[in-house]
Amino acid sequence: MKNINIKELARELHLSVSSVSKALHDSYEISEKTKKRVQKIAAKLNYVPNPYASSLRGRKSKNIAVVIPEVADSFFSLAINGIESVAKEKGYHVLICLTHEKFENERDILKEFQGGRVDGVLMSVSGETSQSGHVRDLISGGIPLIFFDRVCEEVDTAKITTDDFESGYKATEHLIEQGCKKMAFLNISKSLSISNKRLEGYFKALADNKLKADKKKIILCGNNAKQNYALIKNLLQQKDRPDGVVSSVEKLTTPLYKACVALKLKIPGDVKIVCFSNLETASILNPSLTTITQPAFEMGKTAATLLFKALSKTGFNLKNESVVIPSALVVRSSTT
Amino acid sequence: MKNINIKELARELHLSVSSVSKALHDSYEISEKTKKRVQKIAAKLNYVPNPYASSLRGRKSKNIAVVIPEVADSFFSLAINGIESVAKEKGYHVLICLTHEKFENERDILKEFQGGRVDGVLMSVSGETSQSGHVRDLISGGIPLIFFDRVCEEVDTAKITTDDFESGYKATEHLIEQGCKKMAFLNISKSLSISNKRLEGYFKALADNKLKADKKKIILCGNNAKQNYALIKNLLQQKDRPDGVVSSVEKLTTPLYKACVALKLKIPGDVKIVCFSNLETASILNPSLTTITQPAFEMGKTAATLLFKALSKTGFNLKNESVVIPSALVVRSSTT
DNA sequence: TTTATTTACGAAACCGTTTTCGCAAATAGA
DNA sequence: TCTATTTGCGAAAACGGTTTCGTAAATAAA
Repeated sequence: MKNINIKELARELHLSVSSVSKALHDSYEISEKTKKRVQKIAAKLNYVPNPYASSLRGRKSKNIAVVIPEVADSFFSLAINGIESVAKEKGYHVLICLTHEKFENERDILKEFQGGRVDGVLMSVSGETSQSGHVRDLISGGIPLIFFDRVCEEVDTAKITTDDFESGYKATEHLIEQGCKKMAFLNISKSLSISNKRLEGYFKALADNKLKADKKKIILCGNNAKQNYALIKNLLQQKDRPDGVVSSVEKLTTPLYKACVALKLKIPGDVKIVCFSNLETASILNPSLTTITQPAFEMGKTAATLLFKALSKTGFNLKNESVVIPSALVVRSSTT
Repeated sequence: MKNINIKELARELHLSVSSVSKALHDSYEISEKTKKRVQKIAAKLNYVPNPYASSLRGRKSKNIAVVIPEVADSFFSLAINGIESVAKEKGYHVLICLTHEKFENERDILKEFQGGRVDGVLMSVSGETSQSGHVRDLISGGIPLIFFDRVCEEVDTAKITTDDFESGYKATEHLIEQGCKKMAFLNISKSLSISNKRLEGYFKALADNKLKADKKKIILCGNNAKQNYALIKNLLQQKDRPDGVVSSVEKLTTPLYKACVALKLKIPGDVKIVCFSNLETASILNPSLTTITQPAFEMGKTAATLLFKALSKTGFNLKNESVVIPSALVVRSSTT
């Protein structure tokens, strides 16, 4: 099954290269009879056009990029599914680029895109990202970029987010309703908009319920699993131990539960827990986990749909197209 | 930040296009002084080469593909991390293509690759795949393909697998050691090599322990979550109810646990459970889950490393390079 | 019948690189 | 000083498509 190119195909058909190309693109300039003949032989000889030649000439790649911190995370893998479902329908390919939460990686990836590798970008910024020059450079170079979930506030483009402030509020309020007085908040970034908004929601819920915030109960975790575990364990060993924990990210669920087990703290008896999480296993954890569940698939789908709108309509202004899709508080046994 | 091409860059430098290209590739034909000058101005003007032009001219894409059924699965997302870690080091991009367990998608994806989109492929076949013509066509077209985890036995190329037969055996033997007599096996494909091997291991363990196999306890699940749940529930309602279950795939864990809860069956009292799974949350499930944990990251890394070997050494024969990396039985509360 | 238009196709330019080859100028060797 | 070699660079071809434009033949209009 050798690979054939359009020139060889044309020779086989006793046609010019241009006619073959036009026939394969169903051009009106080619007779129906010839089209049929071309399609038949092309299929028979297993002709597959070289995408790089097409991209080069057409100045578009039929690729979009998804730039995310991690793929081993329920939210992102579900979002990818949402994005892919749209891309497939449009005949586009999805290039998944991982930053591993490093700003440097993110910058390098976007920089590469300036060469034209992709026609558009969907991105959730890394935990380290606090500037946005790299994003603006890309956009001003003519490549549309849409944020989903983790955004750069200051970049003027469409942002598909969920109601982080409200969710942080709801999660905290729920703990308060369940009798908690001293709640901790697990964070992963000082700069991330979602972190800050969730934290603001947490503070607001405290204030609205006349509870004092305690700096020592705001824990900044990172990318090192061991360190995170130690930080959480430390938190739970404070003499003024928290009676409730809001985890603002999924990946802290396991260390949090493990720390409780290690310290023989009962959930929800000693500590009540609510996590921002899309884990399918939330309902079968020990105990089942109360979550803020984000509309991951839908956010991906919405972001992708918008991006394709921007790609098809020249002059489409992404600046006024932000969407907020609400998350849901799913109450389970870790808080009741 | 407009995008500049090499021609404009050359004009800016008062050099020819070819000299600029050579300078940027550190060619010996260009003086050190000129190289420095070119690099400086290239950086200043934000020149990023067009990858499609390079790929076209160089007849290689610097892309590899990962073809997998799903991304929302711990095994695959960890394997992607392994693959990506190698690819990044080699300066390659990873195109992730999802088959959603459909043979048709898989065929279409591989077909496209014949156009030269990628230089090599790492693949885990779909649950529907029972033929391999599409794979052979690609390989005979000169694109190296390596299987990982889910392989086509009959295709003569490298296969990075884990010890599925032994793992199936170990899982079943473990249940027997824990006192089970009537164990069920949850399957997802009739054709998948991993499924068959795991099932064979299960049968062998039964036979070695003089236990009779029961066809009604081999359940074939599919892609529909609702149906899977119904099938499992049904299994657990048989009058000759199983006292142990081996799930050959991760995604059946949640429905299995839920079915037990719904039917008020105690794990491990009434039913002992062991799952093939890489779930991080296995240890905090209710009860914690005994797993066969696969070396997902390592398998991805090994597969990718081998692929790059094949890409760099022409004539490198992948046929004799298969690797088997053992999985581990991790005993937890669902069986003890 | 003559002219205008449509139909069906081919030649060639073009997309942005890389690479081969050729050739002056500079340097080295005799 | 004269020839041989090296150095540093430019022109042009090539990669494999798509698209513009030109044109002969067929058909339609007058």
